[in-house]
Amino acid sequence: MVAAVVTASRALVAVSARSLAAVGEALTVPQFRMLVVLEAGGPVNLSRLAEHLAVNPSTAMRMADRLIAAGMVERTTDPADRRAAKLALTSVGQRVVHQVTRRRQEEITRIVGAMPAERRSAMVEALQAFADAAGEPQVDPGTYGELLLPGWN
Amino acid sequence: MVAAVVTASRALVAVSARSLAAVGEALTVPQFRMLVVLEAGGPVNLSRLAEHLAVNPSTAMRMADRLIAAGMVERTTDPADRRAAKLALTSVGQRVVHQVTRRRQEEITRIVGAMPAERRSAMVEALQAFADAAGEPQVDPGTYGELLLPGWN
DNA sequence: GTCATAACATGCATTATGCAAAATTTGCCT
DNA sequence: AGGCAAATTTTGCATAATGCATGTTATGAC
Repeated sequence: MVAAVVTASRALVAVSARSLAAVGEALTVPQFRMLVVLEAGGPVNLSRLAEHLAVNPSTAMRMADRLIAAGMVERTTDPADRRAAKLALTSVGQRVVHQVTRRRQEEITRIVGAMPAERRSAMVEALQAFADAAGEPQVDPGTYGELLLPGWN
Repeated sequence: MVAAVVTASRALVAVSARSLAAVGEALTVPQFRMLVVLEAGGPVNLSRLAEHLAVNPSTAMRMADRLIAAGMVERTTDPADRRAAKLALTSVGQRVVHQVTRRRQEEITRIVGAMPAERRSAMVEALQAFADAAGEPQVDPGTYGELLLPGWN
């Protein structure tokens, strides 16, 4: 049982890593996580972004700096509160997220297509039961697609 | 389908992270991976260890240095080939691996116990079908228990 | 108007990671 | 025996992620 879950997990992680490497941009997994959160949540300030990523604000700060230097994120000062910075994706960042997401969906679809069809619905139900038993909140497949623990990315 | 697999993956990753944090020693995930490989494979030289971990030899080198400093790994020179270093777990390292592994097994067992019993065998079969379709080799639950991709740890 | 608080920014430290180059040892070939 | 290529480890240099502690600036309350 444990081995089955661990093996399946490894397969999925490998898919994510490949879909990230397939994009021309040199992106690390934490950087992609930040882009995904920004795409899902729109412009946010640094503190909330750090909370979503479950990292220290200073970590999010410098990750954002690098993504800004790479042209994928932009920072503007919130006029209503000039302490706060608004972080948002640029069009380049949006394109990158869409490319990686599409690539991953394609690969997972290919893998699922190689599975016996009668196993597919059983897998979904079994995995949902497992996640429920673990108390894990469900994710939205199109937006949050990464494992969201720092130190694991 | 994708969401189900991703969510289940996250749950398992969270289990691993908690079981690692529960041990008194301050261990990172890559460090634990190295300990696990050493426990499974016995004394190995640096190059083979780096291959197993899929990291650069220099990375494995310095990780080993830290684990040696922490008293969990020991390095001896291979008498048959004095270029090569033999890396092995100390008794402390073995104890740590066993503690973390046992803790994780306990937590997964608890989660599985909270699942409806009729779902369990279906989950194993479905996950194995998924991993087979992805071409992922099966893992041994008692030894290799981590996701084995660098950059993900 | 001053002061506590919030939010960001920066300094410092550690770990993980890879590439490139150096140093040592082995093994082979002449 | 001598030399040279290859293997193996080690070190130098660089970057990314991470956290804690500290400073800096802006807000809001009194």
